[in-house]
Amino acid sequence: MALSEQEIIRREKLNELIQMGINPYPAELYEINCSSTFIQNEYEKAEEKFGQGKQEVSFAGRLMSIRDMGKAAFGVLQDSTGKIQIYIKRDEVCAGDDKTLYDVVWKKLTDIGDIIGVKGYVFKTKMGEPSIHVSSFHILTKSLRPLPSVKEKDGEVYDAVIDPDLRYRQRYVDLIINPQVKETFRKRTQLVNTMRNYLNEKGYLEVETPILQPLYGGAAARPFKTHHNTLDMTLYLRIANELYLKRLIVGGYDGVYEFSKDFRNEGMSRFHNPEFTQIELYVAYKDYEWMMNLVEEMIEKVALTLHGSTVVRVGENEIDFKRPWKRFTMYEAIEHFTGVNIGDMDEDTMRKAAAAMGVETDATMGRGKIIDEIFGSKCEPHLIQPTFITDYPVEMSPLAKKHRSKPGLVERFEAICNGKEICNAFSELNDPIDQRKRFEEQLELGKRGDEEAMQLDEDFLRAIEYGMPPTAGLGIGIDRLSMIMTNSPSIQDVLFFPQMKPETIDSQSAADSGLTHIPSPWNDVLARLGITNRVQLKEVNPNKLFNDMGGMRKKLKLDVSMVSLDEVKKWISE
RNA sequence: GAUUCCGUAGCUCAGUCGGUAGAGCAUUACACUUUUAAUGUAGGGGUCCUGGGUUCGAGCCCCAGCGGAAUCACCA
Repeated sequence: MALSEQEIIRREKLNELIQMGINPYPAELYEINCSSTFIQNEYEKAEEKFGQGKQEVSFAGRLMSIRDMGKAAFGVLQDSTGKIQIYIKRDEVCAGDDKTLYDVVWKKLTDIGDIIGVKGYVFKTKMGEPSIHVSSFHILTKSLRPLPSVKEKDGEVYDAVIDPDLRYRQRYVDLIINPQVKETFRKRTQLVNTMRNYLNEKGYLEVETPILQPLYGGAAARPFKTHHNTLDMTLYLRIANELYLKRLIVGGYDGVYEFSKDFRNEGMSRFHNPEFTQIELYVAYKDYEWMMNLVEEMIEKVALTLHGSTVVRVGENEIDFKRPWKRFTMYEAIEHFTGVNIGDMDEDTMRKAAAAMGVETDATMGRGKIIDEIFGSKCEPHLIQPTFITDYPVEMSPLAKKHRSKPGLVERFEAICNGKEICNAFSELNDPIDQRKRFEEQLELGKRGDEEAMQLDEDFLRAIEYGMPPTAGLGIGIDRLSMIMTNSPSIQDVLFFPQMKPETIDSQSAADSGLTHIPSPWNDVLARLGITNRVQLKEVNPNKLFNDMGGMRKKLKLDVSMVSLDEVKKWISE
């Protein structure tokens, strides 16, 4: 692979360090007794402890910028908590006559991006900037690639890298140069921890259930398919873990939950990643009314933990998670936003009503799916403040219990926030006869061409035939909730490594291209001429290649003698 | 999957009518012992995403492909 000028220079510096007897990648631990934020935010205490004549501060981080003043220099080191300025003076780092350490190692061989350790004392400059006065420094890791140069003054950032392709594919670079990204992911973890603590305090058990499943179920979605060699059978990556957690309720646990990675083989968008995280919770002897209160309390707690307030700014909107949230039944919501009461309509009438509203339907859709379409396009986008939508039609909820008083409906709710569903919950269906019937209706939808219809899970039916107590169940999309809680416009902003198309490899290495017989540096020269594999080499005119190589040799100022035309012909014929 | 826009130096971006490729930062050299987007001077650095086509001549025009973004569709 052809290196850029700056990469070549850094490799040369690396070799120079080694020749000077300095290990650019030392093995020993480096003691750290202070963080950058401690010095920044609690300067008085830091000076008390690490000031001149006190205990020596020992700090390490990535060098982010250098301001060279001749016989002294300022730099900025970044650790996991933030940034701190360092001040290096030649006569202090090199007390004797030998100034090599400063003049060569620091000034010539240390680059932005290198990770260095410094010892010294804490002080403030004339400008009042908290800093570390360096008495000695060590290179801990030499960086071979130049970082994108980002400058910053008074909180304003210049030349920031905003190319999403680079940010998502090389998240490590994104994290180094865009500090707010670290904060987003801290918040995400805080969100998960808040929920975990909340549920643990209630005495519920965190469990793990299979990701590889012989039958996929618990949601309406297309799965990823894989194969187990020894069993010689098809397995699916889970689309939900609902049916397994309910088996555990049958087994006698009162409350179980799992933060689960689920996989759905569907389109990608700023709200959809093929793998995503959900928490699912099941609590015995409870119903969906009880679960609504739990959701309100838990999410309000998350907002308070992350923001110290129930109000969260998301894009243009201010969203208030303060309890209690607004509640609508599904039919009420549709009537509220469209003026049409569809509650008593049969499938055909409803199909026409949908068409009148401009909602498209097709023959594979049953009544439930049509209602879902209407709600999804006419109501959901308008619900900004957290709102519970309750009492869904039975057709679109094959795992929910029939409503205690309203025929044709189930005891189900979703919480909608910022125009998107953030949770889904119901009083779980525990009537095994009814459950079998619902599965059979799903099979019918499947035959009509609904690719997301559920499969009949005979073992799950067997489990609830033994008897599952009345149970309330809940699923919350962690990624979607994280987007809201961190004000991130895209799901890719709350996933460290979002799914991307494979990166195109711009120049193949000689090893896998069949050009291993061509010596360095000519293999690089050929790559620059656009020849990266044997097929391309065979097609080229040997005389033209010979001339081009000569031109490139001149251009790159290669210090090697030109190979003969016969030699080039030999490469091509080999 | 559809439409629109984008792809130029390590990074952020200009590039006029089709006529030898530009800036800032980064980098290299020199100067500078409390600076902070440090500063001053001088230099180097390019597969203009890829492949075709039109043309005497293409970063620019045309076609195809690849990659990205936005909107829509799909997706509880």
